[in-house]
Formats: sequence, C-alpha cells, structure tokens
Amino acid sequence: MQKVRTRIAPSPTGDPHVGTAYIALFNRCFAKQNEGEFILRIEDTDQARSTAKSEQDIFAALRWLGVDWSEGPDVGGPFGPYRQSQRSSLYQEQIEVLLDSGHAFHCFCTAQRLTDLRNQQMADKTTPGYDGHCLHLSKEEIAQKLADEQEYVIRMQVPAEGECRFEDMLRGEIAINWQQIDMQVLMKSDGLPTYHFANVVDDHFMEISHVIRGEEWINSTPKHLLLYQYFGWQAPVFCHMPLLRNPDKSKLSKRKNPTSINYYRDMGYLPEAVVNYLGMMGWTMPDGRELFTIDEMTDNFDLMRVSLGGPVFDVEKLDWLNGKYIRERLSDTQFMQLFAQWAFDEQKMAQIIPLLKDRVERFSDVVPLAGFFLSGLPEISAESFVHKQLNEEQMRKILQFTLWQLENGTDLSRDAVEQECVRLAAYCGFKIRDFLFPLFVAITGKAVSTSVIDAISIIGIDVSRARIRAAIGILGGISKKETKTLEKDFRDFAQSAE
RNA sequence: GUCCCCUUCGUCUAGAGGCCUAGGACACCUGGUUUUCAUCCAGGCAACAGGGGUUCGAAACCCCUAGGGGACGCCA
Repeated sequence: MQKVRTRIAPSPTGDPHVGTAYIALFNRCFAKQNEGEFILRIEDTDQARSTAKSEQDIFAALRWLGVDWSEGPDVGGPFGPYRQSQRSSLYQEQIEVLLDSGHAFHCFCTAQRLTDLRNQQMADKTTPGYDGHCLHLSKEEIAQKLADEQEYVIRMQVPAEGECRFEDMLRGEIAINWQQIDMQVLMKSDGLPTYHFANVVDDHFMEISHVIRGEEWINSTPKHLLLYQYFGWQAPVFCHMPLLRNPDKSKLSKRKNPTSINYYRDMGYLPEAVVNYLGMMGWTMPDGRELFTIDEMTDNFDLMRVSLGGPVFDVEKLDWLNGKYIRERLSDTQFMQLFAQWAFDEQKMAQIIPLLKDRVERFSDVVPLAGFFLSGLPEISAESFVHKQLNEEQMRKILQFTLWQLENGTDLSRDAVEQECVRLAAYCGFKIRDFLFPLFVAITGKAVSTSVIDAISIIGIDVSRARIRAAIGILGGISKKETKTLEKDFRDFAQSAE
C-alpha cells in the first residue's frame, strides 16, 4: 500500500489563520495515525501578497499549537524545495508537457476583454467563464504574438460536455458538469503558476496520498482531477472538511470573529486548549471525552468520524475549555511560569517600560497605569465615552476609520500609527487630541493613560481590533446603512491620500 | 443567477434501521458548598427543518421542498 502523506499548504498572505491550523491538525492526525508523514508547503505564487513575515508567523503559530511537520521549507526533506516560489523550473517543465499534448494553450486576451466578457455573461445570466477566444489560434499566430512579446497566460482545456465524477472520502460521489468548469489559467502572465496548477504538480511530485482540505475546494476538484488525467498521474484521495463558521454561519472571517492564531496567544489562551478546541470542531473522541491532547487525538483519530455540518467557532466554549485546562492541568508552578512568560515577554516589556517610567512614582503605580496591556478587553461602558466635543456617532466613525486604516497598512510601528492617526484626524476635521479620545478609552480603558499610539503598536493588531470593535459595540454599534456611508467616506479618504 | 455541499437542543456534538419517551458538553435558569465572587456539586430548560416514500419498525435509507453555506479571479 502507498504510504500516507498529507500536507497543509498555506499561502503566506496574512495572519496565521485558525482555519489553517484546523485543517493542518486533521491532516497531521490522519497522517500520523497511519504512520505516514505530514508536510508543510508554502504556496507563495501570489507575488504581490506573499510576505516572509507572514510565512514566519505561520510557522510560529502552528508550532505554538503543537501542530508540527516532518518536511517543510524550514526543516527540509527529500521532496524539496517546499516553497513554490523556488520550484518555478518544475512548473515550466510541466506546462510544456501540457502545451505539447494540446491540453493547454496560450491566451493573449487582455484583462479588459475578460472583464467585459464576464460582465456580459453576468448580464445574460449565464455561467461566467472564458469563451475560448484564443483556443483556435494557429501555431504561426501564436509564434508571432510571442515574438512580439505580447503578454499571455496559459489556460487548460476543459471538456465541453459530460460530467466529472469523483469520490470524496466523507461525502461519497460528487458529480459536476464540465460546463461549469472554466478554462482555468495555469500560468500567469508573470510566469508563475496559479494555485490549481502548482498544487497538482506539487502534490504529485511530493507524493501526497490524501488531500484533506476545506470544502471551498470541492468545485475546483474537477480541474485538479483533469490535470492528473492529462499528466497520466495517479490522483490522491480527496477529503473535503467542513468550513469553520462565524456565529451567523458564514465562513469564518476576521470581520466577525478573531481568526488570527496570534489573537488567541495574545489573549492568554493555552495552545493545548486551542488545539483541543479545534479538534472538537466536527470531530469527537470515540468515548466522548472533551478534554484531549493532540497526541490523544492522534491515537484515537478516525477521519470517518468527521461530521459535515459547518461548526460555529464558539469563543465561549473555548473560554470554558481554556479555564478547565488552567484549573485542572496546570500546577501552581506551571501557572506561574507560563503566566510570567506570557505577561513579561521581554521584547514587549522593553517597549512598555519607557512609557511607564516617566509616569510612576512607585512600583505600586504600575498596575493601575499599565494593567491594560495585559487585560483582554478593558471594562468600559457608555459613560466612559462621555465627551464635550464628540458625540457617539463621531466616535464610532473615528474608531472604525482607525481600525480600517490599521488593517490596511502592514506597518504597525508607533510612527506609522501616529502618522495615520494625524492624517485621519485632519481628514475628518477633528483636533488630534479629540480624535484620540475614543481610542484612549477603547484601547486603554481610560481617557488618560500612556500614549495610545504606542499602546496600539505594542498590543498588536489582533487585540487592538478586538478592543476597538468592542468599543464600537458599546457606542451603539454601526448599522448596515451607517457602514455603507462610512465605507464610501473612507474610500474618499484613501483616495485623497494618493 | 448557475452549480456544488450541508441540515439533531441557541452553540459543539452522540447517533451506522429497533438499545431513542434522542445521550453528553457549553451557554442559560434553580438549589447546595464557599466570608463575597468564581470554582465545585446536584437539578432544570432545550433539538431530529418540512412533506412524501421504503420498512413490521426510521433521527438514521430514497425523493421533493425549504433554509443555510460555498464556488463561479492572471487569490489561495
């Protein structure tokens, strides 16, 4: 029997996501349970959005949770490199194979033509997709266009009719009509492969036996299967997991729920509790135990026990579980050490101390002044926001604009945050001191405190976001209508900056 | 809009045709322990989406409807 090899293939384009950890956890349990390997591959074919920092954060976050891998960009392995940006020559070679066999073709269509086409199809209420415009270009025409250095992509051929049937480990047979499948771009005009292409090529050469991934991929599985067929390769077994959900059942998103693993770390959750919680999303121990370690999960794992309804990520239950871990699984000494590690992180303290030194007369002043650095959400109410110049609506706007601006920028240094706040204040027509007031209350819990700009920079985007959002809620929340107005206004601001 | 997936308490789930007057956990409520609170303990509330079949028997199998979600990018 073929050796079981599974993988997690995150793209390093943002915060380490709990959904990534969730899928990684199940892949790892399945592989280990079958005495196979679990590998990590970085899918960084999106040049514009991939960052080294994000990649590092993903490594750190998964390691923090104890979801480790036996092959990957950082640890190496026999099937490397494990970063797609370093495998370009392989994709070039493989695309030639498809070009030669006629399963792929050059497409010189402009972005504008494709946009018009899509709009037209939408208006006609037909399935949007490529119309095959470049399909019938002759060899000479193609050679001429290439010689002229016209921009092009390479697309895959797709059967015009019939349907693709495949077996999903959990869902049984799934049938999708080929007419639903677009002539997917395989190689982008920047010469890099798209996910669909790189993923199939890599899974093959890395000898991945089981692809366990989110259910969002079901509809593109036919494309992948078709590629395996074109290449004459054995396709892996597919298994589509349910998606983690927001409380309103939509796909988990940071607008509605904290999704960054860093948030849970920064809020003082234990990694054992977080990973345990993820393990009970769609899965239960055979004996019904709710508290289990990742090793216990691995030992008792059975992929077939996964239930398919999309589980709502319920922070309240996670809180309970985390409390249980703290109470039952931590000795006093461990508690002391872990808490100290969490609270007195040296890098963090080095930033905080200078802010405090000028303002304290005794050490006993420190906690009242700086306690907000360690608390989750400050204890504030509507009264905390009473202000002479600003009403609630204005404060909601300030908070929301600041949040959007913080999320836009990648730079959360104190100077960058300050600059953004000054610009926003000017745009909104507020004095900076008035502008900062709601931020002081939201972030530090008080109108008077150490620099709120430094605080945001130190606390980080994840916890800052949670606090700002909580504050907006206390201020009455933002209605759908208000959101629209604000979004428009914010776009104007963003444009004015350019 | 088209296609695909899903559907047991508010939430996470048990349930592989009779063991189901549907079990556990979170949340919530009540009571007990505790100088307060929390913990802990005891109890309570609360669900098979609807309709048709199949079957001696259906939460489980099939079909239809409804609801939810996802996909439809030179993002992954």
